[in-house]
Order: sequence, then structure tokens, then C-alpha cells
Amino acid sequence: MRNDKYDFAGIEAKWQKIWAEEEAFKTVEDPNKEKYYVLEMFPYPSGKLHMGHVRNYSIGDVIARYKKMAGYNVLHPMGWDSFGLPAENAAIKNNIHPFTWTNQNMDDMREQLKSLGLSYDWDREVATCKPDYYKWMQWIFIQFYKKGLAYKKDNPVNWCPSCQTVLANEQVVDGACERCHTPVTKKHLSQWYLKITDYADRLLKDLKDMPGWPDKVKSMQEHWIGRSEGAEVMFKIDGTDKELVVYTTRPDTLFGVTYMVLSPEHPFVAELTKGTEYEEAVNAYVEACAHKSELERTSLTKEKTGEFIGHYAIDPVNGAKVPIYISDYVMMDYGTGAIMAVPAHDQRDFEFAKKFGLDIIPVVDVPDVDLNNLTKAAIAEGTMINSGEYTGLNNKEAIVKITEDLESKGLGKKTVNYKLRDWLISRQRYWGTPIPMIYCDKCGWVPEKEENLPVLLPTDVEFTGKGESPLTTSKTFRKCTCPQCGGEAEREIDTMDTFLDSSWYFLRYCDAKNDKAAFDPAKVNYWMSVDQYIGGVEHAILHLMYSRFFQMVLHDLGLCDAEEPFDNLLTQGMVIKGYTDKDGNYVKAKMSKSLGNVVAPSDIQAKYGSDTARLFILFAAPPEKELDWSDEGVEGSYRFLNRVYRLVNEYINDIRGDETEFAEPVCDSAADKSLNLMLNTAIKKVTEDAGGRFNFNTAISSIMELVNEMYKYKNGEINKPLFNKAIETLLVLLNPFSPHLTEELWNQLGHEDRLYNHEWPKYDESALVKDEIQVILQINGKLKDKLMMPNNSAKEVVEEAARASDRFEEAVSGREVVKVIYVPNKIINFVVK
RNA sequence: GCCGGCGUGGCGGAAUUGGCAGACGCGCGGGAUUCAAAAUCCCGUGAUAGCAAUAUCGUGUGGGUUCGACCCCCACCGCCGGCACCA
Repeated sequence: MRNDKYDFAGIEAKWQKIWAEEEAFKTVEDPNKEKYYVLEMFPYPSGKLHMGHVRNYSIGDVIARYKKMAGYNVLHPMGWDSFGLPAENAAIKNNIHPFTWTNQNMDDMREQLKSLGLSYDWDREVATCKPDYYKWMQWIFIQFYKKGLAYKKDNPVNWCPSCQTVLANEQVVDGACERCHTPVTKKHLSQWYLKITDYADRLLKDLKDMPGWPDKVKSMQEHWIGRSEGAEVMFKIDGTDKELVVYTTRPDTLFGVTYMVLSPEHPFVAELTKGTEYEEAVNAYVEACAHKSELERTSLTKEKTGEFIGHYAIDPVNGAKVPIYISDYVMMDYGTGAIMAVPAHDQRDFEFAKKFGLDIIPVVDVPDVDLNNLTKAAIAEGTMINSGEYTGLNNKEAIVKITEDLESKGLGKKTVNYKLRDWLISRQRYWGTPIPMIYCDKCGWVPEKEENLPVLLPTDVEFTGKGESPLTTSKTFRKCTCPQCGGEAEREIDTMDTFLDSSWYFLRYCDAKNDKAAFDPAKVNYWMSVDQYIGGVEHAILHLMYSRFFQMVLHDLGLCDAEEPFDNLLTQGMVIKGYTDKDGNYVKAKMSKSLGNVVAPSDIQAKYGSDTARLFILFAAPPEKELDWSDEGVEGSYRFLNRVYRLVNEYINDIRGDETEFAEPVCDSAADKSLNLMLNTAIKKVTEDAGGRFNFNTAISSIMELVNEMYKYKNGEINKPLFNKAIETLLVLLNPFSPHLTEELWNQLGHEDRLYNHEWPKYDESALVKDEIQVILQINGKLKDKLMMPNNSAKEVVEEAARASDRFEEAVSGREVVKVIYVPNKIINFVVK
């Protein structure tokens, strides 16, 4: 029977049951132990696990299991980001309640996760769609409101005509809905916002001191926050008492202003044109812009358009009278919604000026540019010209000087602007946390009393997928009494963006069953921050910035010590697979149904088992890179586990004899020493690669090398204590990657304890020191010979041995040795001429 | 356009501080075992030349620094990802 493949299905089911019965991964706070919080981004319960999930959770599980064995008190929880649109769509399509649908999916996926042997503390499971979670979501929202961080505002918002809901700026991708790719339109609605802009500077500053985050993610957040320093400058509008305020990063170009531009949505537009000959044309233009999608409006290739509005502005530095236009290349929601245009030094203004025949006045002399014959705007640094008293200054100096002078005259001020907008959180959907706010004609917006939380989602609603929030169709939900005056009042009928739910779930895990508070600060302070967070890079901005914002606010509210939620972040790469396209080309792409290159985790588990699936996924590529799925590669990982299985079985049946206890091995023969060296090298490699730098692929390859060495070793004279030690260590090292098989073999060896609790091995530094070391002999940097030298040989000794080498004379061939470079235990290089 | 990353055998990938390029795995070739096959075990496997020892070339391209460069510097090419009329 020894050549049979091992029974992974039986072994995996057996150990999953035992771990559950023994509550192997239940975690409690223990002040005497160093904690380690490892977290994988919780999934939306779609019902089916995909390979991306398997990769994410396998990475987290190796880290969690390793840290536990290394002696840490490990928190490794799992839960469900279970509010969201798919449940509601399923409700419309299949006439099934979103809760029923979601709950079934959570049950299914929980079983799939358990079948992978992941070491979660399931007692801490959270589901954001359950009242015991969203009650505290509502409570947190109210704390934001009380602190002035939540407000309702009537604003043009991003509207997805297909999903029939508003979207946050972050959810608009290339002018289209990130989910259904329908072009986004603008719509005026009264919506709730969170004041994330109050935290813009802090969100930005902390990034500078987050070495555990990938540069890519930090840079993406930095750009998203988009801090820019400049000045607001006041222009009088000729013939009126109005002052037009613009934002510019280039006050140095004020002498080059030849016209002004207002955004079509700017409030001055109607006021200045009402009843004038320009009104009709301007209104037509504004109207046309309102109907354009975001995509059309922001398209770069588009020709500039605009309308003169019949008024002029006065340049505060030189009194020049310049025409005012409206154009959709100026956005209402950045800066002041109005700009001063300097066509000589801004490409957009240059294009507009060319089209409308406006003046182009250069005011900065940029090296290597012919200012009299500009073909594009001159953006670079240079010396000020045509700029009155500022002429001759470097333009960087002029920025500072002109800003100061404007400030002292009350005509402008230094200003910082951010691209980051406040977070629009209202959603006209059913399957989300009800916003716990009540509108009373007398008192205005009032939060629900905290003792009345949760504001439950009503069940008597209709799902039409059209128009207003489905909550309006409930007969019971909307009407209520005002918490302040007791009069008749109405509830907010929109629900929260689900990104709020996921912005604090990592805190709830610390105290998941608390029914008195969102969490106990003492518990949160024990576990937080998350030591290692793992997830897809697609959350680089949205989830990862919202969570940082929440953490900061909750810190400021005195609810937790940590100001940043995630110390270390690992963004895992996608799982891709090659396929042959319709033209017969072999291409690689993300797994997707439409391409037909999807590999289902359940199929792999059925054919090879979870241990193989985990091992392959960790072995095939380093975690942050793309993983190229290979069926042959999976086969190879399976082969390796069988090789381990056969090796241990051969040891138990044919090699071991009756011994149950072994003394510490003494290595006599060269073969012993070689195996012992390999054994300790493997311990060192796996400890560093799996426990430190998270290069699981190289950790696994060193375990493979150890197994190869053991196969060779057992054909010779076997030192039983040594071989026993190697067998046992092998199982310990492999356990975090493939926990079921190793636990089974450990048990078969006769051990009473469990590997998940076993101490991580330490390597013997002295075993890594070889008596003889290979020193490379180079002539002019080229490899000529390999010399076996005693460890730490002196230069003279090595040089003598090198000169004695057969290859030496031949390679030098009569030339003169001008220099000898010796790197101890590594290399000796002769420079010859 | 701006920002970030990546380019190494037939393939996935190693090389942790500038010191043997190609660990480990896949694939491929050969052998053992077998009546035969599967499975397994062992050996080989960057290119070119050679029976061989060995030599030459070789980490996207071109240059540079160095005794020595996949690694550092300069210029360029290609691919991937993000942002983008943000004044």
C-alpha cells in the first residue's frame, strides 16, 4: 500500500473536526503574552469562494499559524461584509429576501473556508448585515454627527442611472459606475456626507511614517488626497460690486492673465447674465453641460468650448481689464470654481485662448523656449518678465513675494487645496445600515436616541430597483416621533454606503459579542493595531483610506489608542491563467467567467485536497506578484506532499524500529553533517522567509531541498536520532503551509500534542558553520576554479592554494598579477595584465 | 501628461549587503523498476563550439562606475497598474 496516494479527503475532514472540537484557534486576551493581529480583508458573501480568496486566506493563515507556533497570542478572525447591492438584485430577480439570500451564502462560504483548514477564531465572526453589528454602526454614525463630522447637504452628486443610486467620487471610474460601468450623470440631491476633508492633512502626513505599507498604495492615497499649495486671489468685477475669488498655484503669472473662466455651475453665472443679451447663449451652454456625462466632460482630447458672459474682471496687480468666460474645463467642486487664465503658462488656458483668439502674454522667461512663438504653454521654471516690480526675480521667489504682497493688501491669501472631497454616504438602497437620523419640522435633523438603537431595517418593503430608496415603500418605517420634541417626524429613508461597515470591522473583531458597546476600549487597545493586513490592491484608496479616517476619528473620540489601523499591509497579486483566445493566441488574464479561464477552488480541493491547493498557491509566486495558475504546477505540489507522506511512512514502518525516545543526535559521518546542515539551513530559511519577509515560495523550496536531501540520505547509513529529528522538524516546518497532512503524520509518529500548538524550531548556529568552505577563484572577475578551504582561511593561505590550482597558470598564461582581492569565505580574484 | 512597478532559460520563479546567474518547481531527455503501462526512484537539462577537459556568449537596449554589476549611475525601449481639464 506504500505507493498509494495519501487519503487527503479523510485526513483533512478528520483534522478539521478535531481542531473545531479542541477549539484550537480560540483566542483570549492575555496581557502576559505578546499579541499578534493578522487580518485578511473580509469577503462579500457572494456564495462562492474564488482563487483570489484562497490566495488571500492562505497567506494570512500561514502567517497566523507561524506566529502562533512562534509563541504569539494570535488574533485571526473572519467575518462578512454582508450588506450590498447583489443581495438586493437577487431579491428582485428571484423574489427572495436579501437576508435569506445573504444568510445562505454566508453559511455556504463558511463551510468552504473551514474546508481549507484556515485557523480562524470563529467565535469572533461578524456579519455587517446583522442588527448586533449595524446597531453599533449607527451608534458610531451618531458620534460622528455629534462631533460635526456628518452633515446633510444639497449638492450635485454622481448618479448611476442603472443602479439607481448615488456614488461616492471614489466609486466613479473613468466617468462610469465602478460596478455596472454605466456612464455617471449629475443629479441634485440632499445627501449625507462625512467630513473626511477635515482629516486630509493627517491622512497625508501619517503616510510619511508608514514603512510597513507598500509605496504603491501610499503614493495612490497621496495622489487621491491631492494636496496643493497656492493662493486665493480677489478680482473685482468691473461695473458691479462683486468680487471674484480664484484659486491658483501660480500667483507669479498674475501679470499674464488675459481672461477669466467660471465653471458653468458657478453661482455668479446667472446673476451676471440675467436680463442681458448674453443670457440666452450662456443658459444654453450651461444646460448643455448639465446633460453631459462625466466621461464626456472630462475627456482630454475634447476641444475647448465656452461662452463670454459680457463682463470683465480687474487684475489686482496691474489693473488690466480681462473678459470673463464660462467653460466646462473648470470644475465647480475644486478650488473656488473659478480661475484666472494664463495661456502663456497653462496648457488648458493656451488651448482655450487659441480657439477664442485671446491674448497670450508671457511673464516667465523659460530657458530654451521661444516666447514670441509659443506652440504650447511654457510650464517650466524661469525668470520673471513683463511683471512690474517683480521682473527679474526667479518665478519661485515671485510666487512667495506676490502672495505676501496680496495678503498685506487684503487682495489674496495663501491657501491649501485638496482633491479629496467629503465622503458622500447616502445610498438609495434597501440592503444597508439605515441612517439613524430623523427629520422634524420644528427641530430639523435629529439623531435617533441611542437607547432606541438599532433602527431596524423594515421587512415590509418592495424591491423594484427603481427610483427612491425601497424603505419608502414600508408602511411602518418612515413615520416616527421626534426624539427631541416628541412631535411627528420622519426617518431618513436612505441607507449607508457599505464602505462604512467595513471601516471599523477590525475593531469589532476585538470584542465581537459586546452588546453594551461597539467594543471595549481595553480589548481594542490590547489587540490594535492590526499587525499584518492582507488583501487586494483594488482597495488601495477606498477601503484603506476610509478605515484610516475612522480609526483617527474613533481615536479622537477617546475610544481607542491607535491612530492608524494597519501597521503592515500586504497587497496580494491577482490570480491569472493563460487561455487561447479566438484568434488562437495564448494570452494570460485575470480569471473570469467570460474568458472561460476560471479554476474553481472546490474542483482543486476535490482532486488534490486543500493542503495541495494551499501549498501550490503559496509556492507558485511571491505573494504580492501575479500568480500564474498552472495545472501541472498543482500536480507538482501534490507530488511533493505524497513524497513527504511516503518518506514519513517508510521511516515509521521500515527505519525507526521500536524507539519512542531519541537522544540529541551526534553527527559523525560526512553524510550526517551534510543532512544536519541542510536541516538547519531549512529551519533558518523557513523562519526568515515565512515568518519575516513573507516569501513563502522560497520557504517552501527550502523544505523541498530538505526532503530531497533526506531521500538521498536514507540510501546510506542512517543515524536514527538525526533522521528522526529531520523527520519531525520537516513536519513542523511544513505545518503552516499544509496543516492537515503534517498534523496527521505527526500523530502517526505517536505524538500526543498537536502541531498547531507546537513550538517553532530554532536552528543551531554551529551546524550552519561548515568546516570547509568553497572559495571561488577568479581571474579578472571570471570564474576559473572552486577551492575547498578551511573556514575563515587567511588571505595568504587561500592565495597559495589558488596559485597551486591547475587552472591558475593556464588562465594567467604568463601575464602579470597586479592585484589580489580576497573576500573571506567567498572569493579570491586575481587582476592580471 | 504625471505617479508607481516590472523586464532573468521552453515556463513559474531564485540570487536577502555589489561577490559561483538560473535555487526550487513545471516541462523535456535518458536510465532503473514492470510482461507492459501508470505510479515511483535515480541522472541530465541557458545558448554556441567540442568526444571531452574546456572556451566564448548570456539577466530588455546602449553607455558608465568597479578587481568584480541581474544588483549602483546616465540615456533609451517595452509591458503592467494607478491618477488625470484639479487651475
